[in-house]
Amino acid sequence: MSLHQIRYFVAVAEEEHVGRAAERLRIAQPALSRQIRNLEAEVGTALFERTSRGMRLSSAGALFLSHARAILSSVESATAALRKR
Amino acid sequence: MSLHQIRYFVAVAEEEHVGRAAERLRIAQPALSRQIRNLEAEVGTALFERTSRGMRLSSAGALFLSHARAILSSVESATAALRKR
DNA sequence: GGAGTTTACGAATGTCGTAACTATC
DNA sequence: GATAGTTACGACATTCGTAAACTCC
Repeated sequence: MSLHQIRYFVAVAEEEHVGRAAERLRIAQPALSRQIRNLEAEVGTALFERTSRGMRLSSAGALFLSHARAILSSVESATAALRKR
Repeated sequence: MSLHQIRYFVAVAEEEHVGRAAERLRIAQPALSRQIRNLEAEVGTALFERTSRGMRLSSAGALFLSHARAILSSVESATAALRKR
């Protein structure tokens, strides 16, 4: 699990759409799709339900989302602390 | 900045010695040394002072260490939350 | 000269993008 | 047939380990 994957996950969770999330992240759709799959494989749980119109968070995904945001926020505060000294 | 780098940083900070930290992390010394350098380059500050007997945290490094631990702890709690459901 | 860290360089791994495929409506 | 996600595959980048070099006692 990498910070990249966590950022990717949050983007997809927010957009509920791999295509739009990929556009926002400036990477290609398949790369993003793979990273999400890899993340799900690693945690051993589906984080999204695939619908015909996009991706919806599963209950595990919803649980993970709050943790993911906490992680990214910790990283933010770490870099901010170093920047501001 | 990656989670790997953060874990590497914490190990070196705790051991105050790249060689021992590398052994603990099961990677080679040079790989670890490079990652620490890369991390320092990315944050734009020296996190360690190089002494003749090893590495000692700089003041920026000490500041970063607490943040680094917080990040890793967030990751731990995220994976634990998924594992326990 | 010994202990420790860093640089050089080739090998292995991972990630990306384009193109093609699958599925659902 | 249009929209959305996934798989295949070759290219690019990153990371690793071994070996050699540098530095400070």
